[in-house]
Amino acid sequence: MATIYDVARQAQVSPATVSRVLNGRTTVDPAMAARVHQAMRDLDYRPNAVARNLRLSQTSLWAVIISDIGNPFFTSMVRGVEDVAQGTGYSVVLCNSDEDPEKESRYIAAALAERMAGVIISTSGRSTAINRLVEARIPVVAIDRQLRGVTIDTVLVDNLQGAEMATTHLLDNGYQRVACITGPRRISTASQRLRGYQRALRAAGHDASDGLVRYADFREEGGYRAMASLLDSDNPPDSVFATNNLMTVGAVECLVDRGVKVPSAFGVIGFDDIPWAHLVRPSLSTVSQPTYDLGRAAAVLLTERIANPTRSPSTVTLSTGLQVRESSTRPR
Amino acid sequence: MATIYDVARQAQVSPATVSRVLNGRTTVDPAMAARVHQAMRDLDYRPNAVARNLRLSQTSLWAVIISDIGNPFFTSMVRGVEDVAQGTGYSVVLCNSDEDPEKESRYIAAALAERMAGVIISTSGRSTAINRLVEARIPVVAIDRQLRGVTIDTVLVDNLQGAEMATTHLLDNGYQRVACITGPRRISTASQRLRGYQRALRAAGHDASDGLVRYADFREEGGYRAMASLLDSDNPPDSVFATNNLMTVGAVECLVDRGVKVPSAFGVIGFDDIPWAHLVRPSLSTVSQPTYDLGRAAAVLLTERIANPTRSPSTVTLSTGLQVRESSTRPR
DNA sequence: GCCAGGCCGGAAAGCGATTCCGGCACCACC
DNA sequence: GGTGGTGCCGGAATCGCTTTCCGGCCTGGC
Repeated sequence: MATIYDVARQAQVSPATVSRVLNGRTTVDPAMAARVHQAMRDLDYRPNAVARNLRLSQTSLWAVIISDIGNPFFTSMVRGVEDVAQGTGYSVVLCNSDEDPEKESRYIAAALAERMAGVIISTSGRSTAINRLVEARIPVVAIDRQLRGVTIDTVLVDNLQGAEMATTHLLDNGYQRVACITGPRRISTASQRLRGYQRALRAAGHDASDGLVRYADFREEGGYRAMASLLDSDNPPDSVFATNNLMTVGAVECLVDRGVKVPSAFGVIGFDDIPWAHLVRPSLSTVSQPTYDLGRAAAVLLTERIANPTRSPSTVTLSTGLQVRESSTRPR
Repeated sequence: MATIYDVARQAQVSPATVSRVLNGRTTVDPAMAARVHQAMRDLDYRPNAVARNLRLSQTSLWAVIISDIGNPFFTSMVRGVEDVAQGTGYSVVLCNSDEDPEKESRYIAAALAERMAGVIISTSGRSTAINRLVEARIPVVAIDRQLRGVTIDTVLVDNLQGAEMATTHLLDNGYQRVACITGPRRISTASQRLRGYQRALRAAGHDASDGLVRYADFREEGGYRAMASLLDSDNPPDSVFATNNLMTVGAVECLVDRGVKVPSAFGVIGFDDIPWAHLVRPSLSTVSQPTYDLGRAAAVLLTERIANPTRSPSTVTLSTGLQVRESSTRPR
């Protein structure tokens, strides 16, 4: 492929001048510039971004590391990131860690090696790997999930309030024994949403012990198994709050398989929407999140940090909404 | 950040030796290698992939250009690609073109500038932009959608057969007037699936004229509008075959809104599954595609082409399956 | 003990772009 | 007419790494 030297020779100017024409930093003689442009067309010249990146020691790539590409929540978020990136001249490298800390740290190593311009991460593990990024002064934004032990820009939703709202909603609809299916303890969203659930129970004068709590894996099968375990317990619940979308789907499948009538015999509400929630029968009540805006907000924070690396880290918290549909409203 | 020279100085060897230790191409004295490794740890050295790429004029990035990141079909495909990439040491840059040829060609320009190792593309436009990649000798694999005018490695499903199967299934279940909602004419999957539909009609001795055909945009809203237009026509159909998952959802929404009973009064079958198809009531019959395997197959073709650039292009066709659920089976 | 062959390490040349700096030409003003 | 200033252009160094080439050392065989 043609280089800047080839273009220079063809246009009978120096490589420096070609570079100047390319980047427009200083003015060059119009006639010369025209010759250069013509030469670039003749040779079908394509600037080599790799060389440029090396020389400038900066790139135009962002890594977005998410934990489950099969979850529409994350794809919608990525879309928000992408749209901002596109607008500011960055490209997005999507990395799917599958909740596997080892995969995640491989991706972080790649981001480091490629000297990526920034990283947006929804981590599944501890912060040790992320510290490497921070130490290397690569701008990082945590999204959806909080990171302990390191203070960086963060975008979250109000998990506590959302979970409280969902639980209270079930109680208000006459359900007495509300269970909770939550995610792995180490993940901040799982523990925050569990705390919101407990707070709502206590506020309503209910027992908030652990008998009706199950820890699962944020996936469909985990939700199914957790629901089964709840139904099989000595004193089963009459409703459930599941702390993410896929586990809600799993729980409903379990209820359908066992012939438990929703919502008349059992109430269900989930955190985060699923696509076509309104086509599912009974349609699913959920705590809805501004997924696209989460991605946008993270991308905006990242651009700001790139522009101003010394600015002190900030946390953006977006609020959730209650989508009441059929699965949580018992006919009186 | 530390460079290979810093490591060399620290370990009291030459940069060449550090490189040799790093890449293991030739043998180095074990004692020396140990010193080098220690120095790398001491300095927290991270190889600069940008410099490496420039020197070797090759990268370890694949661009995957898809037309709708919101469609689970594509995310599942990407997952297949990712898993193969991960295994062979490549990273995946996900690019969402949103069916916009202009966005698509921007992404292609980026892939070219970054000298990416390969491109997997499900194009929304013509082949002109892709020709640039082929001319620059960047390995390209077309996925899901065929490309006219250039012969490159391609991975497809058997669209004709799948569509025929779906249409025949509706006819076999006693539906008389089968409509078809398909995608934009320029996209090969849309036209292939339409042809399969027409072939099935003719084979059963039905009229295959265009009265019951609607062209939409492969999105939910387009499916909704197309369904509305069909219902409002002079001689409305009694069933519909929609050529992708999102349009099927849109069509069902329209039917629900109008109170049309599925499947007793109206049969529905779609091409490609949606997640939780079994939770939707009535559950949706579909032509299922091996989405993950599509991605895998494309990634395998790409690795093969990278290894052997002169090998002649091949086309892999995967077959589809019929998932009969409630929406297409009229109670006799 | 000597010579040949093999292996390892160091110096240096790129990969393709950017940029500093020196030089030249032109203009204006004294 | 000479001097100083301004504005462009070209030469060459540089980013960090890989790789080739070459020289030197060690080992083994006779």
